[in-house]
Amino acid sequence: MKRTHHCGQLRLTDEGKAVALTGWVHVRRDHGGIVFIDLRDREGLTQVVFDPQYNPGAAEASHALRSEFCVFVEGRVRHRPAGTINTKLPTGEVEVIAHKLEVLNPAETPPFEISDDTLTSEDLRLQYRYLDLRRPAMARNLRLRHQVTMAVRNYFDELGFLDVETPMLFKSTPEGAREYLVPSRLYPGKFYALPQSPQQFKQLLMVAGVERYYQMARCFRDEDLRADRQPEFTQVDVEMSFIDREDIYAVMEGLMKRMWKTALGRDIPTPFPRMTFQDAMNRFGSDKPDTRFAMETVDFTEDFRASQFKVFRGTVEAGGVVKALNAKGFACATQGQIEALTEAAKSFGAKGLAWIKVEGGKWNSPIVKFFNDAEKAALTAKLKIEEGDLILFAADQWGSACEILGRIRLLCAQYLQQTGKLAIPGDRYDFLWVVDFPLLTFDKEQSRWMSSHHPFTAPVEEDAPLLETDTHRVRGKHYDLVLNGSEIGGGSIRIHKPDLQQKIFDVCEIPREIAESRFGYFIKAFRFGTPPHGGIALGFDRIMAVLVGSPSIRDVIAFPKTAKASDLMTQSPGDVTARQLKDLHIRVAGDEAKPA
RNA sequence: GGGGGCGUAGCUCAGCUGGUUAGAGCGCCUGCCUGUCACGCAGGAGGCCGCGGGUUCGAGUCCCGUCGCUCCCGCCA
Repeated sequence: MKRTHHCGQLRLTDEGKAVALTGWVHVRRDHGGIVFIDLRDREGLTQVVFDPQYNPGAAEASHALRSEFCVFVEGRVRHRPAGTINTKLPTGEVEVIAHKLEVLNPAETPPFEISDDTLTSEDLRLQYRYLDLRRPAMARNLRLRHQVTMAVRNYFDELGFLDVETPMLFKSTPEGAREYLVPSRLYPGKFYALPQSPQQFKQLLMVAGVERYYQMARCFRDEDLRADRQPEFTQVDVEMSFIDREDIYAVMEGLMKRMWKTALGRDIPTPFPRMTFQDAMNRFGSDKPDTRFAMETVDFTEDFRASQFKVFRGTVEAGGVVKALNAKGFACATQGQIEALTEAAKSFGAKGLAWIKVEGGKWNSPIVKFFNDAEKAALTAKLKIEEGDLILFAADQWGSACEILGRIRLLCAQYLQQTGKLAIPGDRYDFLWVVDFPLLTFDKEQSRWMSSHHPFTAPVEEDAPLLETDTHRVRGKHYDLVLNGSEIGGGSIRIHKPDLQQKIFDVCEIPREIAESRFGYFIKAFRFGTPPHGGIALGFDRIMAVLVGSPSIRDVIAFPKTAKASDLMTQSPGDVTARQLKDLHIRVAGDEAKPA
């Protein structure tokens, strides 16, 4: 048995050829005498005809075919009779008239249709993932992911990067995300951790003189999941020596260009725009702004400093800010939508949500009676208020006010899209570098400074002297790559001198002995001629989800897990035997008597 | 850890303020059918209404709990 062609391959120019095809029965159209089969493999569909006049044996056997039977067919390519050409299929001008049929394996009736048209529930798809992946859309996603992976590898290879594999069995670094732990058999009570990223190894590769490293790196985080977060995921991990931020931007912009060209045939413009963290928060209320639409947030702190409206005045007196945005054309918001926005604002930490509907030439609002003419004039001017607009406010400390209004902005955009008042083209890609993040943020719970990104991020040179005096003003050489309002990558120029590193630990009040036990080997390495270096990691699954136009990264991962981190197909996580636990020196709490 | 949505035939879903024998489309099975491609026609099978408890004369429907899927908040250095 040897197939000669794929099912998406045959054309009119192949007419007369003897061919052999393998594949799955996509649909069967049995006319009693003549039988048509759409034969499917990963490359496409071909119509196979079983005609009793041409070959009675094969025709007889074909009546037994059912959906998803795996079959082998031999026959001859012929052009379809006039009037029976199917213009919807690339192979629609031809058909294969069969003289031999072999059923390689019959199939039970599948639990759901193998089709892109009917959407089956997620749990059933995951339980029978091998069938789900037969659906043309999913097969296409797998293939596109492969093609983009190849583009990434070729790109980095051309630029002289080395693909270096780093260990999966690593050491626990409890500073960051919760880790998956792996118990050690040889060292009772000790554990490895699966890497949440190869961060330290890639920096050590720079110490090792690799100079340019990349890896399609598997990473693991034991945190709660989202549509764009899986417990294990893939990063395009990059690190370079003797560079500064501009080099990273250029290399990554070239990479994105290559990925988009490969996947979509699109030429995306570079360089990408850049925005400071301050600007992003002030204008969009987010450190990953969606710049595909405007609706920017505007500061009104000074305008309401002496306002009659106590909520605003009080916030300003307490050192907070008043911000507002104009949801253009959303005065039509229903009571329910206003309530939903208010609830959302509250869930993000607001005490309430003030609003003004501009309808019939009037400002319809529970709070407008507190506003004087100057305040109204300021609002009108700065927000360009017109008939039909909806104005929304947030008053809080700067960070909170920005974030609350930023979320409200996104929700309004969603509503406006539903009502057709805002249109975002599906093929629009707004890339953006967000830069100048604060190096450290003050953690109220622990009452100490913590790294915004990670503790190896270098400060901007001119800010470094302020580390001890004006800590909050120190900017880090950190950068995030944002696409359409979602973070698809982030990285930084690293600290490469032990004394500066120690200073950061000191400012963060990390005791020397803890720093030593956790990062000692790492800091030590920096005493042996460490080159200046920096890097970035891209969320490859997220990028692929954007490229295939899917809202969830599950659609670009062959075997993903559920929102509760289980695998419905293999039923994992699962039990282990008492013997396994014993070998690993593990006893499960409250479960000692449980038989294996 | 918290909040929202969903769970009814193999699949997708309908089932009103509780009220006879729980429906539809697709799929499946049987028969007929030689140019279909959403093939057609006729007939048929198929239900622990997620699970457990409660309220009630009576529960798919109301209440409590629980499990699963999903979206979001927290979390993700």
